[in-house]
Amino acid sequence: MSGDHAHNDSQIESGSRVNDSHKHKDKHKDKEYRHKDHKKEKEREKSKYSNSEHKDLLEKKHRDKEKVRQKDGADRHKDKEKRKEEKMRSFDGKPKKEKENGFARSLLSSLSKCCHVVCFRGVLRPVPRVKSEPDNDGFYHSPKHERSLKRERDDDDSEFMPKKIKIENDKKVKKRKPEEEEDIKPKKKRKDKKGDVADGKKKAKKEPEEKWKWWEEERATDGSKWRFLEHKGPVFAPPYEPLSSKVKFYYDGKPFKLSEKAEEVATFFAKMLDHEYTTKDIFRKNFFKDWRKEMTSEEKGKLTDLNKCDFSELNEYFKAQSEARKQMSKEEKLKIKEENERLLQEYGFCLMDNHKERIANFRIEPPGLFRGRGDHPKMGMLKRRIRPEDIIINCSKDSKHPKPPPGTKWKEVRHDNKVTWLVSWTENIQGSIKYIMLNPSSRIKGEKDWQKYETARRLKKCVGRIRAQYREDWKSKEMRIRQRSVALYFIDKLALRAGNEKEEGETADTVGCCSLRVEHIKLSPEKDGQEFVVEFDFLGKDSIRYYNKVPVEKRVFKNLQLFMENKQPEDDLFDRLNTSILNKHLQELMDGLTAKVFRTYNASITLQQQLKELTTPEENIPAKILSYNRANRAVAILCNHQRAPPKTFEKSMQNLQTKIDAKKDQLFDAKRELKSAKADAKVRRDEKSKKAVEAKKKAVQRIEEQLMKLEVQATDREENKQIALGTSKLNYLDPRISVTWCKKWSVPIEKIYNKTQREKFAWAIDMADDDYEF
DNA sequence: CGCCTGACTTAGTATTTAATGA
DNA sequence: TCATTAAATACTAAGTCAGGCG
Repeated sequence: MSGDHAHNDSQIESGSRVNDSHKHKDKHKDKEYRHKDHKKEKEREKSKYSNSEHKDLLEKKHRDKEKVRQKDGADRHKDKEKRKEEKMRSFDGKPKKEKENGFARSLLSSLSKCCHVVCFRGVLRPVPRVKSEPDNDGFYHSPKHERSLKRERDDDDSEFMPKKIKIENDKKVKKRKPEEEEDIKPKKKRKDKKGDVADGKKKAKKEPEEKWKWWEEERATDGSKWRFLEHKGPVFAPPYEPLSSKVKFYYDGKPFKLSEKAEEVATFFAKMLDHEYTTKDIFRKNFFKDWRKEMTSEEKGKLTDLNKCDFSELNEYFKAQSEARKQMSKEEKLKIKEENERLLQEYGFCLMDNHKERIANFRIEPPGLFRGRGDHPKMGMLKRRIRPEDIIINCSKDSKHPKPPPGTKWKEVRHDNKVTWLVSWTENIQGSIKYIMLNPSSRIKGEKDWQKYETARRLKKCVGRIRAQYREDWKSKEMRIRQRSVALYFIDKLALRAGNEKEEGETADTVGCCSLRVEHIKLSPEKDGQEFVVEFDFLGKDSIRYYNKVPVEKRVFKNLQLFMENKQPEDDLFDRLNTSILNKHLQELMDGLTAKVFRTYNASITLQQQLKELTTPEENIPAKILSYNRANRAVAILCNHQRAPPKTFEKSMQNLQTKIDAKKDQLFDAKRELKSAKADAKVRRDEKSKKAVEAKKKAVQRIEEQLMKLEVQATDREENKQIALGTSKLNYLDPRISVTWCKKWSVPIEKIYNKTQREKFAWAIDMADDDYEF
């Protein structure tokens, strides 16, 4: 409980997503500075290729990708140059950061009520850090030689795994190791394939069957992800259904009949009318531009001003429709449900290596208007409808290939077992590829997940050494090394993301560690009674604000001053560093180490420590769960996982309070009754009255328990107002820690993980004992 | 070697479903 | 039994990172 817990307060207190900073950055203004600038040159070169329309792009088929990219790229660069020019002229460009959705508000109060949450950092990082972690990993194994082709093998965690697990693990190691066995395996697999297929059929009929424990089987070592893959392809978005002519769109006050294509796009906008998106300039501009591309030339001529477009009737129509859907009779609802179920059964599963596996997203994303997060330059653009001709299918050669809808064909069918996706297509907003992949409960995802935690556990063994080294590097005479070491310190201490550079004008302006700019930190030699305080304030992933005041070591502070010398606010803080340099360095420190492993490691180790610290043996189960949630919360705060407070938050708190009050009254009454029963028993001294007393006692107890439960719930909810636990639970916390905790304290696992989560973490639930240690 | 891109993980929010209570 | 509210799930954007290519 020392030191910097106050900063966590502030971090949360002010967290918010900033949407409309009209900030203007031109980070590459003064060239000389850095070596990140050749980009520029390239861009300029490329922009020569620039050309006009990019409508036809969408239509084009082959070698399309190249082309799209190039054209887009060209446009992009033009834009960029233009902006730059603008910038030169008007020099205001100061960042305007504002809290938009009033994220935090009363957080401080609620959080400070609970010191556990805010104090975790002291616990997490005792000052003499170097010593605080085990450090028994040979640093100097030559990466070149020792690194096997297959990395991430948990060679020797056996010493970390007591008894039973150790056995399991040995098995695991043995199984996974031998490459020679590779020849044998396929045969073996192939053999039981038939049997298994039959099995699969059975399974489909009568659900039960014991679950497949893939974690007890060996993994492929040749980089292949599967041997057999069969699926039914994607489910396409339903075709557009034109509006009835009764529902009218108006232009300039007069009804206007839109062509089908234009109407469809109009409905996208109409459906969002209540959303504040539609009031934003960029959104409107992008929408209108793309909408016009869908119009007939006649429409184009007439509809020239979005402000004269009246979508309100369409909007009301859709609202009424969704209302009607809610009011549907039970039978109708059931019918829809059954239809969905049928679709799920048909398309929601695939057959991968003899096992029926659930697909995560078997539906193709329907067309609509792009909703970027934060201040996204492309918000409002039309996300076009995906057709079979856009789709690449991936499956086994010898499988039954999915059929394209009648009269259409796939763009391509390939058989690449080095990847895990079943279907892919190129999306038109960023030109990136989208995939259909398997559910987190699948073997292919589970293995990877498990592996991720094993890598983090390997980091645990050598983190001491790595920390010692980066501290040493703060003194390096080489700038790049100093920058690298300070960045790594932030990544480790603050769980920052790596921070890849992003293309300006393509996405919202967000940063991570390596891409921090001078304007994102403020140095104070002394602040609030602490020395060498760094104040972070930037937008991270999803434009979630990261705000934190952290005291750092003097050397770090001095280095930061050095890095900031002679720089403009919009210049990179770490001008000699990027994620690829950093990760290459990390790779040398430990096989499989990358920046994000630190997040996983610090998250999991924090959970483990917090659980140890917060759990009180004699507490009842609800209180234990509160402790768990608090430990989880500590991690969420560390990782800056925020959420918008639920719209009905205040009300639901009130409701809960009402319940609590009612329960208190009830308790009061029950106690009074108990008293009188006791008095009664004293007088009467018969069995019956004694029993009555007992009964009353029980009632009081029960009510007390209920009250307690409610109060705990209230605390939990209040503390959780704008903190999202889900992300860390799902992605950062080694599930075995939670499972072990549950076993140790006899908390039913269902209290911690819901059904989906239990499916995802089946491997952990099965293999973790009550003495697992991360 | 830097850049680009493909593949995959991580992320918050919108929508749907289930649970609760009037 | 219906309406609310909470929890679960669906959705898809936005990151990370490695490998290939010019």
